[in-house]
Amino acid sequence: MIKILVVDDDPDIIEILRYNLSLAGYQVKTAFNGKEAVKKAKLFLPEIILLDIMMPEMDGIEACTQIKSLPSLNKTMIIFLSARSEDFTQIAAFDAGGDDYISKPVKPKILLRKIRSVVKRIHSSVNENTRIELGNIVIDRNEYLVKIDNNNIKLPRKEFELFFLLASKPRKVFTRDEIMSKVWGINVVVGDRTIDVHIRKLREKIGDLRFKTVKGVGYKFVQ
Amino acid sequence: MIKILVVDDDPDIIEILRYNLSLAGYQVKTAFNGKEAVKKAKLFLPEIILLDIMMPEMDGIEACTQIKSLPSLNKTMIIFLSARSEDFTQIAAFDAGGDDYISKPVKPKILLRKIRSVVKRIHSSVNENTRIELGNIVIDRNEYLVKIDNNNIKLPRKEFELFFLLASKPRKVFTRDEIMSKVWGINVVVGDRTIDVHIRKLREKIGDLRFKTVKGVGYKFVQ
DNA sequence: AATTTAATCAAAACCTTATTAAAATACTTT
DNA sequence: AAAGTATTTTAATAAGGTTTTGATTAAATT
Repeated sequence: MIKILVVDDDPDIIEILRYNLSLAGYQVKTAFNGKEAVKKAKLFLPEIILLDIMMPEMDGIEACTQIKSLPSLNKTMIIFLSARSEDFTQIAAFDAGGDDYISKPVKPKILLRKIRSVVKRIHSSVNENTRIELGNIVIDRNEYLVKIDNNNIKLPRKEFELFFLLASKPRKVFTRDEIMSKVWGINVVVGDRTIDVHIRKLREKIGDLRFKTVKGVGYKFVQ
Repeated sequence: MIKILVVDDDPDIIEILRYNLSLAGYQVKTAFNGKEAVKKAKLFLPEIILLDIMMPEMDGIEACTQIKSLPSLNKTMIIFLSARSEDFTQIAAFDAGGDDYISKPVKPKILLRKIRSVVKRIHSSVNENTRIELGNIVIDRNEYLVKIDNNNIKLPRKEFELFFLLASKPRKVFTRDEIMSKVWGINVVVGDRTIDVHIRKLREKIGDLRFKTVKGVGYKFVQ
């Protein structure tokens, strides 16, 4: 469950945000100023912090700077909230190491969309690579295309991700659990056959011999 | 070496700024009021001007307006300095064409961070293409016009921006999130179908085959 | 041989995008 | 300011592809 720390000096705003986020299935804690935010963040270790900019005691920019400097929290994504949508504010926010920005009044729709996109960024940051080259095979995440001997092969998303994963470490065996959590995500429940079927599709499209089954363990890609 | 013109009527502040900037490797000149600033800027052609707002002779806002109107300096980035962080000051500064804002007292750390981020912006805007040529297609941002085989095609703004984005990296898949934040902006709420509709318009006007859908991922432009 | 695990297949469920037309906005011109 | 025009967004439905499931068969392991 994803943890979000909501920081604002206005209790009404806190409540609105808490309500919407809880409803959407996030675990929410709150703080009323920057000082408290830093303190609670250290304990709560949230994945995401929604941080108002103008607050008493310590403003959001300063809080952000402090939080980002803590090793335990430097991967936390910070989304600033501000009443002003002036460029200056945004610039300051990003300078301080903020990851995103929402202007007030916060609309629930945009809030949830931002959260989702930030969550996506958290998860995808593991796989920074965009291109894998193995002999006559090129897997290009940029173009979302597999090229074999200069023939383009279009793969649907899940197949592509699975292939990309396996090909990222040729000859390494990936367990089903590993595949499941990396391609489907941590809290996704799908039946056992799903992986098999996807492997079969890849075998059809890329080549039967290239995907080895290691019975009882998982799958691997060989060149 | 990056040239910075520092403008303030207070010699102490000038000295502090000059010291820190020189130490950080920037080439610094100074001026004591707006009038002098404009004159020196013309000769010195700095990449960045740090401009105090309240000064005798000519204030910073007026100086900024004049500087920005000069062709030789309109790419110069202007960072305002002000004791007041009130709204109207910032807004006035922004209206005058200021690019960033620092409130006094200036902390060296913040100053240098801002300078770095402005430098980054300068570099990224230098190679910010204003014209894309791809075979028989020319997309000209100055004229806001697309030319295909020398036939002019006028696109409405959003369509143009979308096309420009996709064409900026042919064959690259742009996710809906990417498209949304780059064409519509970071804080805009529009439904998901909006992108589809714009893509459809482009397909009608530019060519059906040129815009590929990558289901579950995004869109790409191919030649 | 029994048991466990994987392969296969097609149907069903699920999702994403395409396509409209209408509504809402923004812009121009009168 | 009003009317007319162009642009942008929405909403609803259609179309199409993708993903998952469940039953069955095949293969490997014990």
